Amino acid sequence: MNDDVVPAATIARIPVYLRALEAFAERGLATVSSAELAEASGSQPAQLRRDLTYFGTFGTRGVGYDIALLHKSLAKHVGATRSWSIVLVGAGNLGSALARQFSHPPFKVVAVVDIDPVVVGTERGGVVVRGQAELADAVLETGASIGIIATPAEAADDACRALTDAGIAAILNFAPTLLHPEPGVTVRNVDLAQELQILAFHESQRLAALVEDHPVEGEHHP
Amino acid sequence: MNDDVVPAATIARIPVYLRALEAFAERGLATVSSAELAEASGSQPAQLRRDLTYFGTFGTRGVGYDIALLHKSLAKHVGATRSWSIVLVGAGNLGSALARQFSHPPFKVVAVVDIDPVVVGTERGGVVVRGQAELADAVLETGASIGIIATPAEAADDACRALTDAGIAAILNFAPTLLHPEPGVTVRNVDLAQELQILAFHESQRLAALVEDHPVEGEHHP
DNA sequence: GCGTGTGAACACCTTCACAGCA
DNA sequence: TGCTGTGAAGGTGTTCACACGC
Repeated sequence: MNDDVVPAATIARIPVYLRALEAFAERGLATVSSAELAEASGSQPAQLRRDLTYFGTFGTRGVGYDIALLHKSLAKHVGATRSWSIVLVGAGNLGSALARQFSHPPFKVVAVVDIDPVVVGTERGGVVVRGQAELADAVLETGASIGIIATPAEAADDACRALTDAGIAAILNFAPTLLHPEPGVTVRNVDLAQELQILAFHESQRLAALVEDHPVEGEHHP
Repeated sequence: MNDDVVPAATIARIPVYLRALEAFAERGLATVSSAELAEASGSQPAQLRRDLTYFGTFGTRGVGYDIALLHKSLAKHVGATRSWSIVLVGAGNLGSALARQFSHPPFKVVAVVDIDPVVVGTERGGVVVRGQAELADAVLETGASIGIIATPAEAADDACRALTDAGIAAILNFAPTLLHPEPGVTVRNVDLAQELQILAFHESQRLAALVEDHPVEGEHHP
């Protein structure tokens, strides 16, 4: 039916383009070519141009893109023109850091909940931690629409259910476990152990290749 | 040349399989089918079987996989049998949380450095923070082979260079900026603002779809 | 002339579907 | 019979290369 579905890979790159556009704008420039913008985004010119076609046509042939216009258009298509309120579940090490560090526009952590009565009432990034039972109330009061799970793995699926019950349909999960979201709920997983494991794999490969280039005396690979 | 190159997408799933296998082992089971393991990993049976073929053949037709054997084999192929020491650059909110929370086997944060003299000498997850100038020394002394960048964006590319100079070739970057690694250095980016932006996109889409299903009185989309 | 927009080719990854083996 | 291992098919995302318009 819909042929104009934006590929997930494209969506993931838009925030990077937006950031690069902001950097160009700060330098006082008015236009960029796809080559320049791709360079600054770690992408390829053809890739960038293709990505943009999913949202419309923004450039001028022989010239490039109007930085301000392109930024505005992309931001609009991607939902970056409004601000987004976030509820955070889990006020441990990671949760606290997230609350303090990731409240930049257009995002704002407006509520933090935790099950541990000891941390309830303490403050994280300017927000007072509430009990987990008050999650639904907190969402209602603050109008949050994005949830972050920063609990231990065992508690994460409960947190996911609680967020869903509270009306949240977009969840960022930091717990290293498989969530079981209701249909219609978007979950993105950030799995640090997994990332480290991937790096470890590459490092293993690199070390193995080194050994092959400089084999131990007498050894030989036929 | 090499036809046995493991797809990046496969590598990213192996840590998840390993975790699922550990959960099965804890439940005292001896074998799993591809269907069960895929289910527990949020994958598909055919996907899982295909992934395994890149490393060898492990299963018994009509039966499934020996859990212990498969875990051991995968762990070996992926570099999870040895332990990995990590240097962390940046002892701010996020860096501190990472040092405290992500020192689980086979990974261990063995050194933390920061440019801020005020935090040098303080402790993070059992490790004393050192000055950034001592990075190379710290790497040498501890034998670290993975680096984590948890600095502000402006300082990230310098941190990348410093890590590379210190002999680190595998870097996990949390700073929202494009690094310029030397050839041969593997960088993985974890970009929280980007993740939130992607969620915001999906949430925008969902809200737009809701409006379309329950249009405002009198409105009509031809 | 220059850089965009895009059909077509390509590479990569996933899924199907079934032969083959315990 | 039951489940793996895998050719073949299908789908998705990327890159090429060039026509088009400023």
